Amino acid sequence: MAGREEQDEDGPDERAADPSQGVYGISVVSGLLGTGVQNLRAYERAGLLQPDRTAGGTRLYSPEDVARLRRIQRLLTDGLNLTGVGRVLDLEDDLAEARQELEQLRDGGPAPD
DNA sequence: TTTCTAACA
DNA sequence: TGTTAGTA
Repeated sequence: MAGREEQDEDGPDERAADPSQGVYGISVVSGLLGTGVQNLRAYERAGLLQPDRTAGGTRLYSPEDVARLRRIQRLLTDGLNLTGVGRVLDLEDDLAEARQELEQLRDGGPAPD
């Protein structure tokens, strides 16, 4: 029955419910993206993302990191190089932040007369 | 698991 | 330049 939300915790459990918390190992992410672990490290070296690390130093990729990695591959296949990908990701991140600020201004911004 | 090096398209 | 492969 589906009465219990979490009966068995197989693999990455979402009990944390934190999309920014690293839960996937590099091998798991490499399988999800269909690429080698070496590429994932290359992306990190390029500064495209910084996955969390355990006390032992093992990389832990969060769902957000996986989504970002998918965008990275998308941009790479689009013809961009790692530098261009990092540029786009940085701009997109900045754009998301700007949109958040804009939303705040619209919601509870300075009441116009 | 990590890092590095080498080679290929 | 990016990816793959092998190695310690």
